[in-house]
Amino acid sequence: MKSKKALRQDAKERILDVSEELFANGSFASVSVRAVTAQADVNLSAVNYYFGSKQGLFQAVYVRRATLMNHERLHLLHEADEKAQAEGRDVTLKELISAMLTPSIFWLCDEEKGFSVYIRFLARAYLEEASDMDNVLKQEVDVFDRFVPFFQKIKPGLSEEDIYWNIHFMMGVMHHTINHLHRISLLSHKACKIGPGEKVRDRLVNFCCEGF
Amino acid sequence: MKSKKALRQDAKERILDVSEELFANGSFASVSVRAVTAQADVNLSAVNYYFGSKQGLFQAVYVRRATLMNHERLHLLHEADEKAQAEGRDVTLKELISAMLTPSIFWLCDEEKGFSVYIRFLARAYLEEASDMDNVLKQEVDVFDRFVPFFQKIKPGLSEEDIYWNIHFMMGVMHHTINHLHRISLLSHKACKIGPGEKVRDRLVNFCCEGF
DNA sequence: TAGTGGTCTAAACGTATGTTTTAAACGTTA
DNA sequence: TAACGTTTAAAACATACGTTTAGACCACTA
Repeated sequence: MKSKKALRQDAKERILDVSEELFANGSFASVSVRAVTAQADVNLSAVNYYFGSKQGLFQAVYVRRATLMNHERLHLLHEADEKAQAEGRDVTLKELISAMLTPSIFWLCDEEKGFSVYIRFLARAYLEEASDMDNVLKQEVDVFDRFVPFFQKIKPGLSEEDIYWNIHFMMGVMHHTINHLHRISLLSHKACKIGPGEKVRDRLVNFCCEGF
Repeated sequence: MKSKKALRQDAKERILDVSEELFANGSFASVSVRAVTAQADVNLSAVNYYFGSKQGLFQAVYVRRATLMNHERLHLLHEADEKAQAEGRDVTLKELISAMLTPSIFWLCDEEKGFSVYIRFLARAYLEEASDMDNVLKQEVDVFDRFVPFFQKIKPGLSEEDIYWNIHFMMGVMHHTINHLHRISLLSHKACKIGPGEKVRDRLVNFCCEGF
């Protein structure tokens, strides 16, 4: 019985894992429920049973990790803030940007498979009007709002508008990097290797720091 | 007969216009041939008649403007180079980046509708494995290769790898900006207006210049 | 004028889709 | 054991899809 229950739980998680991966590689419409259920080795109707609909599944995939990621961002921000206060200085720009980007980039290059797939899923989900992504963005907006005062303190020359534009640009660099990481080797005629997450993160953070 | 022929031409162009717009707003799979033909006010089989298949239509939408855009980039590069030589100086970083980004950004914010739609189409097309986009990228790669020597001359401290990474990042900022331009007002609680193309372009170019 | 080739239309085809339905299997509780 | 709610399974449903087909239309030529 325990094993059976474990299997059931597994089934639901397995559906989420599989569809996360499929939705990361293809658009919402191009991924069929049948492909998901077949690859997850569950019955066709399992998706409707657990998630109500294909849409429900899509949103469940999002919800499973979104909050976690935004919490991680705020946690890193808090950490940097405390450290800075202890040392009697302001938070640096690099610390701020790093706090915003690190969760995504690390998850992306992380060996732990699920997270990296989720990041790709997320970048694609932004393009799917089907997924009611305005609500999704709302959560992110709240997180970014917490960052804005710090940016303003460090960069008093910038208006609020400037800061939002820069945040917007940063997100752009990140999402593109995530979605097209494999393209860098094609673009550079294989001169660029992808390498470990820290390296990519550092490049990205540097680029954004200077851009800001 | 002339009027008929003109109408036919119109039909084909109309299909391209409509599908460009629909593909810009939704994924390949989510846009149906029926939606295209209905909106273009042509018969259902017109797509297969003119373009062979839905895929053929997609690629035709791409081809119609891609070459033009890359030519425009090279033209701007050439122009900047000549001007710099005439003044006995090197091409500036801003000129280089501006040459890479201006066609897209201007088209994006251009009043002339078709081009701006195409840019959104393009950004989305990068995500469609269905569209054989590696060949698409190849053309862009060739163009970027022409830029690399200029970057190296201005920034001798950077390795070839660094430059390719920076180009990659730049493309990221641009594509994201294009695809999610409307989000900036949501992100900033309506503090940011989108404004004219030049403004957006200047912000973008500045961000990229510093990032480089 | 009869015929010819290119263009366009209406209808149909076969298939793949998301979802619903029906019932069987299972674990839990009384 | 018997009854019950939950989960799995198979089948069917209705629809939407991309594509094909057969023929109508029409300007033009012989």
